[in-house]
Amino acid sequence: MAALQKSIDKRNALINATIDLVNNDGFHATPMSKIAKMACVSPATIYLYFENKQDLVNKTYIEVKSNYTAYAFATYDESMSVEKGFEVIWKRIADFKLKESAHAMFLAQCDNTPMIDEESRQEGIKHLQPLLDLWARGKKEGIIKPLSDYMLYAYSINPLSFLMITQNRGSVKLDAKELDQAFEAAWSSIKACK
Amino acid sequence: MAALQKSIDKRNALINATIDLVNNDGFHATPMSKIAKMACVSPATIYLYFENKQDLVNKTYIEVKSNYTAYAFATYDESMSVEKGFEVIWKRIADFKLKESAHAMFLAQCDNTPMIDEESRQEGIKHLQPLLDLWARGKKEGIIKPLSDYMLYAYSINPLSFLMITQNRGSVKLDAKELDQAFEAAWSSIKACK
DNA sequence: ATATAAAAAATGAACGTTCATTCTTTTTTA
DNA sequence: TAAAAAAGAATGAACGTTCATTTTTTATAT
Repeated sequence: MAALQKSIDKRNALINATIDLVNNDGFHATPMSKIAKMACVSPATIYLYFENKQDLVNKTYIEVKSNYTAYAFATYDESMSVEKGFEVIWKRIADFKLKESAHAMFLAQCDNTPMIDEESRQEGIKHLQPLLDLWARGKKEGIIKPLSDYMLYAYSINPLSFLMITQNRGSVKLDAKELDQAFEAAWSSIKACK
Repeated sequence: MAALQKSIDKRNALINATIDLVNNDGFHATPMSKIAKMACVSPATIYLYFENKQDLVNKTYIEVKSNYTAYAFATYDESMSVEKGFEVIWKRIADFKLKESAHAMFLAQCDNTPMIDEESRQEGIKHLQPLLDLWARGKKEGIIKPLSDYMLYAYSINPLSFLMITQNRGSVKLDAKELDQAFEAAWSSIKACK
């Protein structure tokens, strides 16, 4: 196996161990020694890949966030209509939260605690830009209500959190019909026309 | 001053310091010594009021949650119509999140991390029962869509998180008109009749 | 291809610090 | 003056990070 690939594998193992352990125990209750053990490396080896523990968790956040948004926008195209574009993105996000609930849960923890550096937090937000652009277009075309991005996000995307987290951090099952209902609710709460 | 009152004050100081410090630094990055200092007591004194650090944060959670729900249901009465009841509760929750954003932020952190014991988490959920009861009544009367409580919560209450937290944990301003818009969106996404 | 040496990667043990909790003593209350 | 409350110093364990050493890889020469 190429040495480069081996490095990548090791880095990935560290990232995955971090997600797993932080999800279960939280950032500060997850020792570097435990991350190392789960990734099958020595604690010292972590410091060849990351500057320190904070850097490890920042990088993990950026990586998960970037996978998340790549997934969300994979089938979206700027040439689509606003409505179609929103539907495509919304359903991909729903899909991600259902299938990659551990990753979604990790992001939720990062977004609701002081565990991530402000800089990484800001960088994470940038990844949602295509959605904000779509909304800007929708508002200009009069298709989307003239609300702030905060409110649009809160009413159409935030509710998707029920797919993987509720108050008790448990997951929930959902059939295709219910998902469609949820999408209709999301769309009708942000579309302009009554 | 009565000794009892002094005890209560000291306990409250500890609870408030915990909320403040955990909001800023996170649970595990908040040492007992710092909590003690902020509450103007000795570290050892904390152990006269709470069993240990976990107990302190569990009790703080229950206390904040219970203040939150007491506020949410204060003007609600089971004799109200479903629609009126929901409006009253929704607006009180909005009010709480705007005015007591530090408390709301603390609850969000607790609800999205493993920092609270499962037992306390379950107890916290119980406090929302009046809302679940209202929904059950609404569903029976055909006024509320026959969705799971998860989805009803996700589409009507969750979005209120935008009042105090967005992805960057910053707060956001909102005028009365926008709040009414938000309520209409919340209600229309859960009410049964089209 | 093989042997060899230099460089890079990886390791486990060790270090210094921090922290939750306890212990002993002092202060306050009844 | 006895009991309860509070204090600050002490304790021992756990942790992030570094260090000295070993192992693996890469490059070069035969």
